[in-house]
Amino acid sequence: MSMKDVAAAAGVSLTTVSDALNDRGRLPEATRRRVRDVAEQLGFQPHRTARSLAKGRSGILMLSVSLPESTPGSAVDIEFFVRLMSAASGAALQRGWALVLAPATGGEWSVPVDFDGAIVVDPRPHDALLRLADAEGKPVVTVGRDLENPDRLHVDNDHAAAVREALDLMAEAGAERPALLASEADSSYVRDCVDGYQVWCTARAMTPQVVTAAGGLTQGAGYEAARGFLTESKRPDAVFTTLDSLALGVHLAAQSLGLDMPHDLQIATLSDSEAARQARPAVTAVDLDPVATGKEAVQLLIKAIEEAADAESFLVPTRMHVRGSTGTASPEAVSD
Amino acid sequence: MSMKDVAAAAGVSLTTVSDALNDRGRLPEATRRRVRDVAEQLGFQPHRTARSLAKGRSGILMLSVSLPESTPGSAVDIEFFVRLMSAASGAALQRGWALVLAPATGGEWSVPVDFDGAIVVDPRPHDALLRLADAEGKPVVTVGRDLENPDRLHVDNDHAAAVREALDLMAEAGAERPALLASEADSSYVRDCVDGYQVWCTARAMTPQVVTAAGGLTQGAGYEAARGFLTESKRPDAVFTTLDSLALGVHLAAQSLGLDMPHDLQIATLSDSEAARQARPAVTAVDLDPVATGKEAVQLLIKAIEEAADAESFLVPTRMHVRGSTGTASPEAVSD
DNA sequence: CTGTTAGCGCCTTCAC
DNA sequence: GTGAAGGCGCTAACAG
Repeated sequence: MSMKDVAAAAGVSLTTVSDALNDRGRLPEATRRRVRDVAEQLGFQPHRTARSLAKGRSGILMLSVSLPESTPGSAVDIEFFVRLMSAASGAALQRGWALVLAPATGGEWSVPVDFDGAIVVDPRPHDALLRLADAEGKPVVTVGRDLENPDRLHVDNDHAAAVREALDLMAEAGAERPALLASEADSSYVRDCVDGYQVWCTARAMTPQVVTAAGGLTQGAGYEAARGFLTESKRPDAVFTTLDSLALGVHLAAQSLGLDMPHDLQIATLSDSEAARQARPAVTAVDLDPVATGKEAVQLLIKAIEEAADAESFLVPTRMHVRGSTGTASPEAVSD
Repeated sequence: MSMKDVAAAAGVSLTTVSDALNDRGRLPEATRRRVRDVAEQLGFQPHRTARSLAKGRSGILMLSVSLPESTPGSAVDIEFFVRLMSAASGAALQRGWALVLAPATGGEWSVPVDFDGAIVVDPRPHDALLRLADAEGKPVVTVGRDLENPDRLHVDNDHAAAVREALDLMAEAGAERPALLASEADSSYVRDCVDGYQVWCTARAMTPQVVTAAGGLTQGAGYEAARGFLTESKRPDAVFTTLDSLALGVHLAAQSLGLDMPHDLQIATLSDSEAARQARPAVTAVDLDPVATGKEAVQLLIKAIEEAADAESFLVPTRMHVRGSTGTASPEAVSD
């Protein structure tokens, strides 16, 4: 069942079939209809690979999540990435593109398919896909800015603003010594959080306390770090963390130290998650909208591939979910 | 940078390049080496699409997760599926294949790439990918059995045995009226659980109580169902659920009714998850090993595509994690 | 408006 | 052992 068969069955040439099926050329509507009917009747399906060869476009998008090397586990342990990936995959399919996940690990690997462009989440210099795409001159969209090349097309959130909003919230509820707990990832979002935090502290004439959690993006890392700063003489009475798993570690540490949340310690974090909702008290979190982010990244990448003029970086709006871990919270239902 | 360039640079013919690069023909080792060196030096990368066209094989595997229509949300809400998918994607890549996720929703969609085979998780008759692959005569491996065609190649667990093991555990801890809470999904694993449960009840001369949770694979569905059977006069003193989210719903219902776990109610469930570990008390769960399952499914599918003689269905071993929600549990650390 | 003709890059006979 | 030629199914110039 190839185009040739359709052409024969319809009594026209290959070109006519191709044009009729692809809405090209200026065929009389009758011919177009007839060819299409024949094609449908024959159950004709275009051979994508052949089409790709001829057009020089594979229709495949690659996506990689570039985690810091120090963190154990993989991207699927982080809800934000899972939702982003799933949304990106769906958005791609919907637009007629296929999305393939790049391998998590670095190391030497080769992509087994031709691809037309790449989405690199939380880019780091060593990211294999990023380098590969650059080497082959293929379009790249990053989620979070590429610190080595800030002008690169990207989708991002305004993390600094989100941090300030959370700090305002906790300060209104009485926080006087809010700390920032950051992961050791050197990503644009972490920098933005630190920047936002420091700007806020300066404006309020407060002494900033930035702690970096060693040991990766895990609850354990947050726990260990929190056990440290929560036992200091002048311990923080509020913490903002750059990742929900860190917040849950702090949560656990606070409980183990007998601290009451939100009274003794308020917690707010970046990246809302089911775990943040399920904790007791539930953790106030900034929803980064990974679904919108994934969709935007795909849309942007496709634009870049098609060399659309209006392909430009995009800021996805965030939304704060206020919960029991911060002072002014009204209790939220489990189903929130 | 095509093979032709390599041929010219190496001063040999196209065939020689092709044979040298693909370990074919009987070239003198020296020639083979030289050609490869030249190719490498030139940074030659074979054009996958062209290769696919010529060989009639795309190198692409599709994977779909076929959820019951009644459930809200998507497959990424279920940890088992996420881990399976991620493992499958990695395993495919490692073997030189690419894996593309099929759209979650039914509806009319078309795959934008040629694919060589499909993995269908938890197959249902209406699964679009399953039908498509069948229609095109492409190999399919299911995760869980296809109830309409039980001989189809699959990867599965011995759920019935896992259920019996859990029931034994709870019975030893004193359970006298264990119930089974099943999702309304008509999948082979649900049937296996019910069968295992009924066999067990018969052997112990106990009256089976099978409850089906309406409303999909959610915590809410488990909660609602549990509020029902936990307020009956002769309420169950133990529950096995076919999915962790249902167990968490039961957990919540038990708490809201003031029941003490595991004393008043024991809970065990299929499919271990982070949420099951984090609950207090933590929920005893059967680890279905989605990572091994995903890898096996890929391996099996590739075998089927390559028409290997030893492609046969596979049972992935399970492992029970005993936690505080069942009587004989020894307290487990958070990091478990 | 429609048909003919080259490719797209690689693989695979088949002669040399 | 090596080279020439045809074909995979479709697209895109270019004639007609």
